[in-house]
Formats: sequence, C-alpha cells, structure tokens
Amino acid sequence: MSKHNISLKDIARKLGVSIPTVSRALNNKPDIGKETKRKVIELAKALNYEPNQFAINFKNQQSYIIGVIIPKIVHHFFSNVISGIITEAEKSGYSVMLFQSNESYESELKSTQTFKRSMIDGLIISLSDNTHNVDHLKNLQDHKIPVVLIDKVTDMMEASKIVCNDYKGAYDATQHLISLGKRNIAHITGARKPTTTKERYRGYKDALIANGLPVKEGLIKYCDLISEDKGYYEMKNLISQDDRPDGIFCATDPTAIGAINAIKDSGLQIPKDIAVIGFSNWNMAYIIDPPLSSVKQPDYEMGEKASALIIEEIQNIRNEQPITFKTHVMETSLIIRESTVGKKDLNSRDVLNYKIIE
Amino acid sequence: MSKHNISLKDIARKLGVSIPTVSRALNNKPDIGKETKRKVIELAKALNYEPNQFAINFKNQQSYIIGVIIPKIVHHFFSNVISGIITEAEKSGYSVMLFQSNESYESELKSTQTFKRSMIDGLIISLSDNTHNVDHLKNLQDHKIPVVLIDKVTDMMEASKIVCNDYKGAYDATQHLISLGKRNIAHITGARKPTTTKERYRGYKDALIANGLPVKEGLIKYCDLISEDKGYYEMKNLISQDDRPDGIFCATDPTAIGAINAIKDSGLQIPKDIAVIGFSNWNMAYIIDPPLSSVKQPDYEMGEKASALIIEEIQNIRNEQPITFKTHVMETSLIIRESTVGKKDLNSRDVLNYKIIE
DNA sequence: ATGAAAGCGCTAACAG
DNA sequence: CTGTTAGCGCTTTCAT
Repeated sequence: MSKHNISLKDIARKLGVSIPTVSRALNNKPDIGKETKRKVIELAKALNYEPNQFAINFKNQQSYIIGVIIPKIVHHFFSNVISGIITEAEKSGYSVMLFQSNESYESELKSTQTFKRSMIDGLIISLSDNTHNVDHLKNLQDHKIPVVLIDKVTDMMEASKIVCNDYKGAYDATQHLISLGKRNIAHITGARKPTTTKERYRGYKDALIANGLPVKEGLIKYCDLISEDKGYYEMKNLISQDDRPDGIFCATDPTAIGAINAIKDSGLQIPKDIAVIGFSNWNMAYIIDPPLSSVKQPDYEMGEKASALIIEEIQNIRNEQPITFKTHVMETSLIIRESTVGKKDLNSRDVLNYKIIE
Repeated sequence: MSKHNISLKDIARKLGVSIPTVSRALNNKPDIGKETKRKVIELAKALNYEPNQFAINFKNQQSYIIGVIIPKIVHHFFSNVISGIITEAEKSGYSVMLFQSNESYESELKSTQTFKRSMIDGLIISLSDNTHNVDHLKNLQDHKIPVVLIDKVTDMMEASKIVCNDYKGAYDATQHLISLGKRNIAHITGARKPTTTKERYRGYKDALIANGLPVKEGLIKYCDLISEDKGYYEMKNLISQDDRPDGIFCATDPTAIGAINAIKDSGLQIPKDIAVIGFSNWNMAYIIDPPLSSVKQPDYEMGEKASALIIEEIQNIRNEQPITFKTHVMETSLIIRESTVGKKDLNSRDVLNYKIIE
C-alpha cells in the first residue's frame, strides 16, 4: 500500500522538470522534447502513474456518466433495455448509473437528487406510471444536461424520445387473429395511464374496424394491476359471458398467461376455441403450455439507440451545437407460437424456437 | 439557460463577503454570524445556487459511487441482486454504476478500466465464469478501493464475500426427494467451473450418502451450457438408460424445465414416475406445467447485504479503521410445487403461490 | 522546448 | 465572527 497516489508533481520533481512538461509528455501534446518525453513516460510507467480522474472531471466539468432511471430492473423488457444502454455506452467510454423508480414519482424525484452528486452528463429515463410532473427533468435540461425519454414518454416536455410502435404491434397481433378466422376478439388492456396501453388498445380497435368487425365494449377488460391472477379472472369472466370470444389479444404477457390457464381450466381448447396472443414476449412466454404467441419489442435495440442519442446530445451541447429533438419509433415483430396456430403448423420440438413475421 | 452555474464566488461578491464565509453559512458550520448566515442563505436560494459536485468530489477524493460488475443483467437472479444493491445504496446516498461482463474476463477487465474514470468508491463483483486471474481486483484494493465478492466468488484474493448456502440448498432439495420416497435420484449440474456448481453437487452427494443411498456416476450429467435444450437432451438420455431415475435434482431451473418437457414427451408422469426439482426459482418456474419445485436463493437480500458491507468498508477505509474480511453465507429456502408433490397436496389454484419450507 | 502563473470550486487552517 | 492563504491535480495560457 503506497502512502498516496502519485501525481504529475511527483514525476516532475523526480525528473527535475516542471509539472506542465510532464502533463504534455503524457498527453501527446506538441511542444515537447523527444528525449524529455521518453524519460517522463518511462518514469510514469515505472511509478505506475494513474491520472486522478477526480481532477480531470473537475477541470472538464464532465463525468462521462449517463444516468438511467427505469421503473423496475427485475423486468424482462427493462433489463434488456438496460443491457442495450450499457453496451452502447461502453463503446464511447461512458459509464451508466442506474436507478429504479418502482413506479413512484417521489422515488424518481429522489433519484434525480441523489445523482446530482455524481453530475451525470445526461439522463435516459422511462417515466414511472405516476409521474405527472416533469419539472425535475426540465430542470436538468436547464442545466444543460440532456434528457432522452424511452418507452414511457410524455408530451409534457420537449426532448428526444424512443418508443416502439405499440400501435402497429397491437394491430398486427389482432390482424393475425383475424387472419386465422377469429371474428370475436377480446382485449385485456395494461395499466390504464401509460400511452403504451392506449396505443395497444388503439391498434386493436383499428384492426377490427379495418376488417369490418364491430368493436364490442363487452369484450374489452380494463386492467390496472398486471398479473396472471388478473388475466385469469378476466378471462373467466369473458368465458362465462353470453358473447364468448374466440380470440383474445392481451396487452401484456402475464395477463395472457393467466388467460391461458383460465381457458384450460374451463375445458376449452387453445387455439381452436379461443386463440391467445400477448405482448412483450417475456421469457416465460414459450414455457407455458401451449407456448404463447406474442409481440416482441425491440428492447435491447431501444436501449442502444437511447445511448447513442444521449451521447450525441451530450457532445453537441459541449460543442455548443444546436440539438434538435427527434422521436424514434422502433418496430415490433410477431412471434408466432402454438397459442394461436396450434401444433399442426409448428414442428414438434420447435416449441422453444421462433417463427418471426416481418 | 444561465450563462454559467453560479458559485460561492458569485454569492460572495454580491454580498461583499468572502468566499469561506459563504461556504460556512451554507454548510451549517459554527463561527458564522446569524445575520450574515441568513442573508447568504437567502441569496443562495434566490439565485438557485447548487454546489458543484465535481469540485466537492475532487476535494474529498470521493465519488459516492459503488461500481457493480455482474455477468448478465437479463437474468432473474442477478437483476434481483442489483435491485437489492441499488435500494440499499440509495439509503446511504450512494449511487450505483453498473457493468456486465457477459461472462468474459476481457470484458470484466475493460470495465475495471472504464470506471476508473468515475473513480468508484468501492466495487461489488460477481466474477465471470472465465475469470482466473484477479490482479485487476487486487489492484483496486491496493488503491484503497474495497472489493466485495458476491455469489461467484474466488479464493484467489482476500475480500469480504457474500454467498448463498448452495450446499445446503442442494442438500435440502435432494433430501426433499428422498423424503418423498425417491431412491434413484439423478443430478444435472450447472456450468462446471463456478464454485456454486460444485457446492450444489456436493450437497446432492452428501444427502444421498447421509441416507445410505449410493452415488451413481451414471445418474450425474455434466452440463456446461445451461439451457432448456440441454436439460431436455440429458433427461432423455437418463430415461433411456437401464437404470432409470425416479427423481432428479437440476442445478438450474432452465435445465429442470427441459427435463420436465422430456419426461412429459416420454409419456411418463411427474412426479409419480420421476419427480423434478430445480434451483434458483426463476419466474418461469411456476409457469411450467407442472409447476416446478425449486430452491429459492435470497437474491435481493444478498444484494442488500453486499451494499451495506461495501459502504461499511468504504467508510472504514476513509476513517483509517482496520477492515476485517467476512464471508456471509445466506440461506436458501425450498419452494415446493407440483413437480415434486403432485397436485394432491396443493390447493387447485395454488399453482401460482408458494409453500415455503424453513 | 520548457517553465511560470493562473484557475476550475470548494474547504480547512490560521490569523485576526 | 470573518477574512486571508493555501491547496486538492490537472490543463491552459503566456512568457522565455
């Protein structure tokens, strides 16, 4: 254990040169004698010199840290997003600081406070469902810290946004059911507030309309708390109705899994009597029996894109370039499994694999 | 957008006092006039003063950042660990910087470099399976940056370690099968290198021995690549053997799920013909049919503990207190579902719920 | 090609 | 009670 980390000063003293000279030598600056440079570099290596990043960050007022706030880490979609963010950030030498809001506005606010300590260079955030005020984010922007919104976005502020095409994904899922001959298609929504839920609902409705099918309020179940139990319960309700559906599009996979269990428990066949399709393509989607068809979101790619964007904005701000806000819409893909097409169209052990449309 | 963030100097100038005076007023130091203090605070608020953390961190040579390196974020166990780490860290005002090694030693090494930029105060790491040299971690320790190992630990260095009692978890799982009357119990291991795998193997073996059962090499399948497919394949092998097992303990849930599918595809009954128990209690464990019994690791709690420990060590180092390394062994719990006890012992819709032993 | 000086924003030590 | 001085480690002028 050395008494203290060695600094430019130490090297300068031992070599009898000035501190700036050492700095120049070590940073490949011009205006430095070849021989001096060699000696400096040699000694630096011998002493195992490591620049003090606190000093450098202080000087540059820059941390190379990107803050990320998401509602929940233990979550298939978000953990993939994070993975994409980190991988992309590392390529440019940025590090990622992670916070979770647990869908609480207060917690989100507190996080913004906590990481002021670390002076993040930029923030990527997926808003909590309970955030109805974004002053804390505008405040960051005022301090020249760019903000990129991802997935759970808002119109309350101007910023670059990354979303996936929930509308088209839902439309495709519903169209898929219709193409299979289903005519009475139900829908279980996600939490009421997020725009994602509304978009999925809109896609469902428009697909029905485009195919000349009626939109029946009785076949739509609103579902604030997302869980298998809730999906099970609502599906049971739907089954007991006079107007029983022959297909269902669930806005989330957990509710779809509950729906599958409800259908099986009722002695009905999937997909013959009722076909089921979910949204998100959770890792458990292919585990359930029958394997669940679902809409896959480009989670990892959304994270990558967010990272690239925020870094671009950070650098533009630093170079006093104007930044223009863009909204990136990324496309989903249909993952078709037995819960919609049955076993006949899939190879026997294909259960674990994908068949991807578009 | 203000031209520049306002500093103590700005306040001092406007008030005609010195900079340290302003500092004292704002930091509740003694030796400050009541009236001066009031005026300073008032102006600071009016100007929306925010201390420059770069300067503070520089001065203190402290970042309040904990680095975390784990093999994979998109992973039920690790995402829970991370969640625990972050939650606990926030309580003490620390932020968490996250890296994933993707089970690559090089990537792990590169992360250690990258976050030198951010000068983390301490590191929590779960080693990649391919890490056989920990000089990069010892190097951190030499720089007075404490390191806490979690789950994937090593004997190659001295440090505090957090592990779960894989041995006992495996022992309990095997004992559970034996208690159900199973006498010919197979085992599918996890990746060969991690100590966790060896411990689970040891627990399996010792439980057999303690019950006077033979340990048969033919019933043990080594499995470097963990996947459903691999579990399916090995289970098929086991079934086709003359000495067919009547129970199986899988060191990971994915292989257990593959095993379940293999047993079902072979027309055998679970658990009557072959009972199955896994390890980790992944979220898909209760989705599979029949729901999978498994050993639950205290993932979130391990993260919490790691956070608390690293912060303690950081503070001890800062106060020049000696730090003593401890190894914390945290206990697992058995989650019993239908794959071992069948439907009879569980209520019908209990499928989604737990029955926890000890 | 090198050194001297200054400053980033803050705090601690010392002096009145 | 308050101001002066000094320094954290580094980089960027500006002289020489």
